[in-house]
Amino acid sequence: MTRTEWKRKKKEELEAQKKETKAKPIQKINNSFIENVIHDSNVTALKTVWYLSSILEDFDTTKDMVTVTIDLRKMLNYTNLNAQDIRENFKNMQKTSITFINEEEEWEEYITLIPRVEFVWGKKIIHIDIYSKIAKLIIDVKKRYTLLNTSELMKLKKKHSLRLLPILKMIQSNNEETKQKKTYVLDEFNELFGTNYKNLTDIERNILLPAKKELEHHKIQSFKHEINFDNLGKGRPKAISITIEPTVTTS
DNA sequence: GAATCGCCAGCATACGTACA
DNA sequence: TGTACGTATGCTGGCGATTC
Repeated sequence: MTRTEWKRKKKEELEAQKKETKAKPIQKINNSFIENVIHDSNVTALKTVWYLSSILEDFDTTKDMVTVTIDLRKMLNYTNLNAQDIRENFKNMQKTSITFINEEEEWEEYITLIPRVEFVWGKKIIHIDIYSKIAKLIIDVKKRYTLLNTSELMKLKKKHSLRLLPILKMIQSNNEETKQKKTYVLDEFNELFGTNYKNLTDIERNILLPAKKELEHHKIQSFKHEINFDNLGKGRPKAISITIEPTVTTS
């Protein structure tokens, strides 16, 4: 293959890649931090992000990058996690990058979630460098659920409870009484919780009921839910959605 | 090792349709 | 009109994987 042929081939590959990229739901990647970076993560990852959101409030937005010092003892106390899990999680976040894409100006950039992590031996301190862009996204995680007390989250052990609580708070924050309940179809539930259940009964059995039990046990939040059926009176009714309505904790 | 999670296969249920 | 069968869907037990 000649140099010219090679260049032409590369150009074609680049064009094909560009087309393929445009067909994908790019907006989803850069618009919703929590849905993507921690979508399939475990309880440790979720709690780490929530903790970061609580200490990043006053960072200097004029700088491209900020250094955050974490008091490990405070973090351990706040999150109920252990040091080894926190260490592993920061190492994983250090390997993770997210993509920012501007389709109008036709550019994209890849930013590492945490470019540098420094564990200071003996002092129980962790220094992390973090780009302002990323820091803003993490803070946005908290801003999206303004009524949420993040310390409540730390009591929870089930990841589905951790994801459901912010959703309940978000529904509850609607001023209009009629909007204080929300209906989700199967696909939306699977999207929210990162699962692939085939029917809504599984969602109820494996997600809603266990999460409800845990949230009520800690007296954090309660909710009512109702399965909505279609085709009543014509064949076996099909469960099409579940309506969730947050309520005041009673237990 | 126990608990939890995610999923699947087989069974149960509810209704429609064909046929005697 | 009653019965058998077909279809669509939910329910349940259980198993393997993962997490604690």
